[in-house]
Amino acid sequence: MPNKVTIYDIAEKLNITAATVSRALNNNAKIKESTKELVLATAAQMGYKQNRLAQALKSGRSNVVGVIVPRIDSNFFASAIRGIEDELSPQGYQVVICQTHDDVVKEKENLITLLDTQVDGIIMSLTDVKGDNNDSILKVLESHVPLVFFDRKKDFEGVSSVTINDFRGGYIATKHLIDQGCKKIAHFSRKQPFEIFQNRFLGYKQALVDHNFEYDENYVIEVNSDLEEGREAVRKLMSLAVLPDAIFSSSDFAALGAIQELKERGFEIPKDICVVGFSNEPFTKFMELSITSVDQSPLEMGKMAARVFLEQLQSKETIKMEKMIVLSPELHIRKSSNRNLPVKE
Amino acid sequence: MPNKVTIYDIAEKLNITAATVSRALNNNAKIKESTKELVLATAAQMGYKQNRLAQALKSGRSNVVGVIVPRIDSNFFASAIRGIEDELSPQGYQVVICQTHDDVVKEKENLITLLDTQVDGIIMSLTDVKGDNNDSILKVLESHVPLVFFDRKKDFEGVSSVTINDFRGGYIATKHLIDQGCKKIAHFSRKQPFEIFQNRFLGYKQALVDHNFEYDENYVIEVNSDLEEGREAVRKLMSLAVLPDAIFSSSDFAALGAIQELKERGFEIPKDICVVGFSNEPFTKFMELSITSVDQSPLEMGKMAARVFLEQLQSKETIKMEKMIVLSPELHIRKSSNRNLPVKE
DNA sequence: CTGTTAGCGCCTTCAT
DNA sequence: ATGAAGGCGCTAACAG
Repeated sequence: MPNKVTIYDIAEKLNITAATVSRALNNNAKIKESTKELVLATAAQMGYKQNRLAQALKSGRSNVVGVIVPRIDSNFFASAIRGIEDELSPQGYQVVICQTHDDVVKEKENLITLLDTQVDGIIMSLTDVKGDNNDSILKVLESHVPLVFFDRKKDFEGVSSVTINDFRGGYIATKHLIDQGCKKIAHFSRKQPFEIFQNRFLGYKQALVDHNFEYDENYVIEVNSDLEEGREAVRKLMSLAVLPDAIFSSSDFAALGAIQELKERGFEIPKDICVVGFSNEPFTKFMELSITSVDQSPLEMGKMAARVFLEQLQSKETIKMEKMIVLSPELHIRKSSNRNLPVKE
Repeated sequence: MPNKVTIYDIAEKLNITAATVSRALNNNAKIKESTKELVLATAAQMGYKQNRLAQALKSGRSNVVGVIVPRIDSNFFASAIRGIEDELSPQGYQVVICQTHDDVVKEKENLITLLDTQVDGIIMSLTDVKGDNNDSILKVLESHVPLVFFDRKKDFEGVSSVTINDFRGGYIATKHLIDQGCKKIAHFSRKQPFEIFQNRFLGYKQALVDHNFEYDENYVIEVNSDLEEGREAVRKLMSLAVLPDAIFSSSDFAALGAIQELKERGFEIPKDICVVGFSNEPFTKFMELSITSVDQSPLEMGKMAARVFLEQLQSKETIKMEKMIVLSPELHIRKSSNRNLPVKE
């Protein structure tokens, strides 16, 4: 049984009323400076700790914000969460993290649990793309619990979001490959049809068009974000009449799988084929053959999402409105696509 | 304002008392089966949600368990957390995750925040090793909040822990290198003097002794868990009269840094030097030159820690006792130390 | 400036 | 089997 001391205890000791103690502690109302100090002093001395549960019950606000992500063991989500915490902790919010492990059912459970726990808000990156959990999302909105999406979003009335400009990400990655002299650029898109992946694809396509490249859908392959899918995608590409000389992958992991498969098949990278990934996961940098990748500035993304949440909390306006924050992606050029490097070995 | 419906609302609708509703909901006391069903039905129909805050205030239990780890973006901690959640969520516990980012001050803050939030327990892997936060830890114990350590632990009376047998981990890694024919085995220990790192070192030493190898402290270098420190350590080794032909690193990241540095210096791995890491981070497996590493079964570790916590909760015994759970490590042999593989290239 | 009162939503004796 | 009443700890209105 933690903290036995309540405001009543300290009130009794001081022969005043609990209300006064409360006021002193919150230094809210007009209080005689002397009693306030007295209260503060004895409170400290008695080892008083505010009972946040009681306060939450009274105020109706739990000071807890829920974050739902597919997983935490990727640099992207871990960093985004850190950004959220950096912004929210100083405001006295406790952040609880839920993982869906890419399971739509788990996502629904997370949403319900968070609502049950009476969180003050939810910041999430979606797992469900088909709309199976739309009812749960709507339940959140009905409950007037502020909701903010980051990265993997979907459009709902009144729900703000923070993303990067994925279109531009796709564009600059592709443009870079063109600049490297690549003639036939393949693209690994993602199986989950989220806006963000679609936008990367559109950026890729636009870059091709802008540079008078022919777009050929046979060079676009859908993958999940893991090594094996990248390998599998390469195998598919191998069956084409004209082999690609570049791959822009929407996933760093698939890019890595592709590189492994290509090497095993005797291709030299970047000489024969250039590869670019997406997310700038740490391993892209520290591989022997470092991998070019598009950075999503996850830390900033988390911070922005948290700020949008806080703003939403402030504005008591009943006006429904969405705020779309779009950050700029940045291409980190590394060995896997850099043909201008002096060949060492 | 979430869930408007309270037990009073449903009581009113049914012309019964809130107490009865409460009983029905908890199907606790003796209730006429018919009224119970009636209550349950209307509750569901009215969209009643239990107010966990109120219940927590009343019962004094928040159903929240705090987890404190150095960081979440490593596979080890992410998996351990998953293990904890897998075990605790079904029991109705909400898990809140706190990161220290290897900052002792942050760790203290986390502890205090968790106590303030009245968590029902804390499961943690320590950041502080010098004892700067001992007072906070003791505060947790005084509050009778169950505390369980995993991996990075320290001995406190009444605090249970879950670790792997790090001694054995160090032993089998070293033994493996000896079996590969290595004659001079260096060891990267960790700068933070936690038991677990000490034990790995002792396992290393014991393996040397058991096989009549000479132990030389010049071949033991202390590092932090990052690439640069691994590189730096290699540079130090290079100044020794007799170069080592094997490295057993207590960190996968330092092992990787070492490999990079060695390669740049023209060493062939594993021909010239064998390298073994610790933790079995995913990247060790998917590097072009895959890295041998000791697996810590983090998922199991998390599950065990959670179970120990639950047990501790059950046993109302006032008897102070520590439970030490020690799991077995497993060596995953890969290219970086496997000289028996057919040379491909 | 401080005391009084009441209630957040739930549970739990004590009656009946 | 159910109703009545009080309290978990805190805060906010309304006095005074």
